[in-house]
Amino acid sequence: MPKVTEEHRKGRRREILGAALRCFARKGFHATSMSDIIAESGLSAGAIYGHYASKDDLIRGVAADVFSPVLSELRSAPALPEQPVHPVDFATRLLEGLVAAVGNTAILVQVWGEAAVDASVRELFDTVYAQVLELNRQHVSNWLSATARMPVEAIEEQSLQLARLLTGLAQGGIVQTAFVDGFDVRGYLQAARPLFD
Amino acid sequence: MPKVTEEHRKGRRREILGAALRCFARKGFHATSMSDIIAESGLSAGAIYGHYASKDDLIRGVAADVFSPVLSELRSAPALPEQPVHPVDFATRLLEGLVAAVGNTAILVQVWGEAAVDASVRELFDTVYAQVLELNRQHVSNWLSATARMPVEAIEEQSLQLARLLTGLAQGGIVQTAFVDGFDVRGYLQAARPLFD
DNA sequence: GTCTATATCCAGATAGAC
DNA sequence: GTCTATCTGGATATAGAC
Repeated sequence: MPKVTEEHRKGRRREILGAALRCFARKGFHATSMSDIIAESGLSAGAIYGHYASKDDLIRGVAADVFSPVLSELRSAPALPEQPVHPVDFATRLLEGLVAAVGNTAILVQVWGEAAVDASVRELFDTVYAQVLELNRQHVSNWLSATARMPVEAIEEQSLQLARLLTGLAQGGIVQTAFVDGFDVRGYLQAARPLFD
Repeated sequence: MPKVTEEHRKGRRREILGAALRCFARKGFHATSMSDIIAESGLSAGAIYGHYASKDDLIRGVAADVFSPVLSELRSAPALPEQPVHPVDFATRLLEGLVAAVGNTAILVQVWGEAAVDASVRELFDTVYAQVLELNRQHVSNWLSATARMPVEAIEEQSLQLARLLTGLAQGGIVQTAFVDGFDVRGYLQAARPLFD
């Protein structure tokens, strides 16, 4: 199989996934029909089913697609002990990057809802959550190590607690970005700065 | 119309709503069929449709039902300037009360997802959000007024920012309660205490 | 108000030509 | 790979007896 074909295939899949995402974002998973997605994509039923086996398959694809920007952000944000970044700045970068990448935060909230009932979406959530929490923990730990005079065990414990807080703050930021017009993520997070100083 | 009848009617509606809620919590809105709800309720199709006009009607009913504990909590938690409560303690009470009342936080996340695409559920969300934010703001403001030496305008501004933070923290707490086994809401929020001291 | 039985429709999914 | 045309099942919702 020639190279072009393979790339075309991937492109088609992205096209279809994009159409599905727009429909889901607009009407939600249960109110969106395959016909909606077919119409939105400008393709035909056959074309869709040639790439995705079912509606559930599309939902999972979209869910994965929505989570992937988070993971990319994470990968581009290693926690370096040598150059500690203020945890709030880190979280701001992560959250702003995510919002920019996903564009539509409403779909993110919907995917959370799906994660609550679908095992495979749940797995995606768990993976991302674990990584976010761990990276937050590392950043907090690095920061406290560099700036606070505390015994190592205290830092360990504090870091985990503060990482959970930071993670929750980010999640709440996503909810408010989705539902509050003109919500200012940056200002929102800045208010948490004193926690780490 | 005699009194008993009216009460019976209400009871039946609650029964049906309870069955619907259990189904939705288990399988989600789109994977739950009316047959599922009918079976879960132990009643018949006719009985259900005698009380709720459609599946969407049930979804909205469940959404309202899920939000109502939040509102009850709010009503039972007035913000008194004379006896300021530490904002974290207030938020803890609110969140623990909510978690206890709803029982199933997974359904809450799903309702958020629905709010992202259904106007009438969205309205419910907006109402609750506005009230939570305002009550948080009042509590923070009272607390800062009593404990911090700041000019009034600074308190006003700080209060709103911190209220948004507290609200986001609560939302993140709901997400983590829904998805993290054995998540300790109380400990989670306590870590935010320094923000107000 | 509730039941059983059933109508109706449209969803998701496929077949086969090109 | 994609299209058109179509199947099939199950979903929502109703009718009419009790």
